[in-house]
Amino acid sequence: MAGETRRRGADLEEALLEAAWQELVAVGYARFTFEGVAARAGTSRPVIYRRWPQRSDLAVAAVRHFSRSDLFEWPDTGSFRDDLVALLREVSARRLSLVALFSVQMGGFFEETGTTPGELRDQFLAERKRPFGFDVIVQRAIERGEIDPERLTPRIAALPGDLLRHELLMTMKPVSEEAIAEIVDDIFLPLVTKSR
Amino acid sequence: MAGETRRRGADLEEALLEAAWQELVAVGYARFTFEGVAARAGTSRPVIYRRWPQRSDLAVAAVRHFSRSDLFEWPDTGSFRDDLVALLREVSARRLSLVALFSVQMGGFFEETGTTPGELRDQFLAERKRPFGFDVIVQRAIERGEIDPERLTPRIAALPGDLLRHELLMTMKPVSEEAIAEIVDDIFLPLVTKSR
DNA sequence: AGTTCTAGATACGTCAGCGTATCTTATTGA
DNA sequence: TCAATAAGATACGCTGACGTATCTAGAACT
Repeated sequence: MAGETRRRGADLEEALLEAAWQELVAVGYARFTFEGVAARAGTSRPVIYRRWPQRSDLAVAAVRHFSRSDLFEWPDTGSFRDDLVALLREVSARRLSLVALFSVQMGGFFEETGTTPGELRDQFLAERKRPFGFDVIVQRAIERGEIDPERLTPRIAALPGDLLRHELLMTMKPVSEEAIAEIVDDIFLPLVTKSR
Repeated sequence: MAGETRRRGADLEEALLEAAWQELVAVGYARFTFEGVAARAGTSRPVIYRRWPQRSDLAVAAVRHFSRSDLFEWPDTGSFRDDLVALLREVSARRLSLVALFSVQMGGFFEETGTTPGELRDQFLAERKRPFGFDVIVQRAIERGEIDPERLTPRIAALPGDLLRHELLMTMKPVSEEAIAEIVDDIFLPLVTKSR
């Protein structure tokens, strides 16, 4: 911090959480260290220990931080199918976040520290139910009469997100346009559209 | 090994791989160490180094070992639906294997060592296409006229396994009977049965 | 200006895990 | 029986990361 103004309070904490998140995305939870986060944040370890005495505490806080800040515009193409494809494409582009999130989940599972699961699990599962913006484009499609709301059970509603997430986790690569089209056209839409 | 007969050659290697696999299941790849495996196998580290100089080599070999040995009888209930439910139930019961497998995949992703992916990915993806025995019960169902083979695209065929796997990875818990029934009855069967 | 708080830097000690070297000894094959 | 091989045991040194203590100095408040 030679020559730089020292950060304090909320500003510092925000910078620490952002650095922690970026470290998670870069190295995963397995290799997530106080050293690494401190270096990334341009601070010293005791500064971090003061706030988060355990590594898992810091990781969980970083996830929460990410959740609060990861917002984006959802699509509005005029067609449910195209909205959904665009949405899935967007989620796919953010796969690094999913992988990082998931690495924390796995860390919690194997560590059995009981410090990670609980609310992280809840947060994870909440995010899993719907990709961001899904409810909005579903509502539009219902109003346009494109899909049958009676067919939209929780599990079917979760289907596009689930399949995309699965694909991302299995391949660790962006999901191809072809795969997205299959998920939407061959599986999801046949189950929820009225034309059947 | 005080008082025990020393293992040699293939016997020793088998025991090492079994210990390595069990260590993977117990602690995941993140905490997978030569020390841990050596202790579990009742041997010393140099014995392991001689065969697998890198930790990732040992993990990959353990996965291969597991794949060769993890076989089970597949169900034959007389009905495709019930066969499939039983199969998914079986896979769910073996979720620890999936989690261990996946922890190696994630390790490979973040380490970018280039030593893990390649064939491990291929093996992982191959297993992901079909749970064991899926082809057999599908063939029976086709012969019984229960499903329409024309509808069985690769992605739809992969659907039950994908959704089950996703569920397992998201919750880290056995998949409930209710969830299995939803996957089969509400999603998969409507897509592949002739009655629609 | 003086005081308080704490950010940032650094040092120290500990430990787990690795990699390597060395030695003893059991097993197998000639 | 002897020789070769390598399993098993142990010791040593190194590194990364952690946890803690201490100190300096910047920022905010009075």
